[in-house]
Amino acid sequence: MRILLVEDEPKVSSFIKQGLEENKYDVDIAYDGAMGYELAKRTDYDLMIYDIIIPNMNGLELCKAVREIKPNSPILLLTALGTTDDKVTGFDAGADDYLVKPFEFKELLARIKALTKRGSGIVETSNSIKVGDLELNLDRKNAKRANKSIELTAKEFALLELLMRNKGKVLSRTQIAEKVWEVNFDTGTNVVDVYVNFLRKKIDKDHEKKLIHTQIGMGYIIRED
Amino acid sequence: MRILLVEDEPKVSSFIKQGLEENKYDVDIAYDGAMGYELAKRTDYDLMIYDIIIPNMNGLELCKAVREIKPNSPILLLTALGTTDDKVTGFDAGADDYLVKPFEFKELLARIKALTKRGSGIVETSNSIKVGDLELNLDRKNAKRANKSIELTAKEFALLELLMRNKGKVLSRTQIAEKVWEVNFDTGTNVVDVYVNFLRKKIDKDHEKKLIHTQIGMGYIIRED
DNA sequence: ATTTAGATTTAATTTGCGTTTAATTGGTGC
DNA sequence: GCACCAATTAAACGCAAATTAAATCTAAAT
Repeated sequence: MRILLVEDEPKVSSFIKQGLEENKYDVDIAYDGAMGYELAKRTDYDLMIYDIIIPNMNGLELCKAVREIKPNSPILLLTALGTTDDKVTGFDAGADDYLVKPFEFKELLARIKALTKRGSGIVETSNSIKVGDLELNLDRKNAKRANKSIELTAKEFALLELLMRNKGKVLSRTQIAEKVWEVNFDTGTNVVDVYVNFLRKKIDKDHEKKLIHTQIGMGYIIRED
Repeated sequence: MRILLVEDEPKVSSFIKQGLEENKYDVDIAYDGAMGYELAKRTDYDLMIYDIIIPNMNGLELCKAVREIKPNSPILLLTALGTTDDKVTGFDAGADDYLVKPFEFKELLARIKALTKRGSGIVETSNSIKVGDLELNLDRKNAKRANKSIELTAKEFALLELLMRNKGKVLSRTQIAEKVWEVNFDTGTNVVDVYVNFLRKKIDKDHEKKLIHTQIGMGYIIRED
């Protein structure tokens, strides 16, 4: 878990860096806004912490600038400016959280945890798609449910990928057949049904909450609930 | 953008509700933890705000419980308990943000925006048709009335879709039969009547305001009022 | 080339739900 | 009361989907 800290006062920055490292975070420090921007551009940080009052581009400008190029990395503003208007300005600049100095370190830690758990947990990370506790690994071409890995054949994978990329949408047999089997589906085949059945055996069978649902007369859908 | 507010003091809750509604949020209120849990289970809120000190399961327990079933909905704790330890406890319970009373409303608004921008950027805009408080989800192929979801069969869906796409227009049985059943409707069948009845049972039965109306001698129409 | 295991497809059977028909009840205007 | 039209109910039917097994295809190993 990699964090960028932009803070010009050495005392403060080394204090925070040390505290974070004790909690297993990797910390990079920038001493002004320009340097912060360079580092943010180069690396995908899991979280960034900006002081507002720093040399060469203040924290708010930095925040706006980084938002342009990294719209998804959480940013926490950490500053002595504590009025409500200051906070609102900070959030308007694109920050995800705002903490006023002085603060207790454990509050910073708690907020960092809250900010980072989300970012990683969302639908699609670089190479996998998630639906509920089901995760499809696009690199390894396999799946995981409840942390147990599931091997898939080529067709099973293609079908599951299609369903998951369209989670929450009903797909007709025709749509599925065209994408996965590349056929014009005049044929009275039932491959789709059979493969949905294969997937259900591997994915839903051992679980209370089913993910694959059939919409009779319409098609199939994958969704949690 | 739909928000759940769990707060037992009527003064506070109505104040917040009003403020949020002025900013175009839809707000549901629960007056204790148990009710909050029920609502959270039923609906996918874009954000939930819990007071901690509430009857029947406090905000922290509620937070943990809801996290189990809705791992992705942002939760903001809003409370008078302002020590750092209180905050840490709140975050540990799974909250995404923690705001101490008294607060200025614009700070609450700013934090709400920060919490929801993330989720909403990715959530695919499901295309739907609305008539009054009835919403037809064209992706999931189901409907929602007063935020309660309604499952439909293929023919029911096709019929409702036709009616809703032509809201405010009377459609004759012949027109309906041709579009939904693709028949030349010489036959003395009454399928249309029967299916309109099915729809009424699912959609209008539990509601004071009926949406489906009969124009005797002409056909059916869907409209609010 | 042959074998073999696994993947894919076809085919057949069963099941239950969705659809349709048909008959009855209810309501309104003449 | 009668005629007409709509609402409602229940029962019969038909079909869609689930499931299983068997047949066919594919690709890797020898």
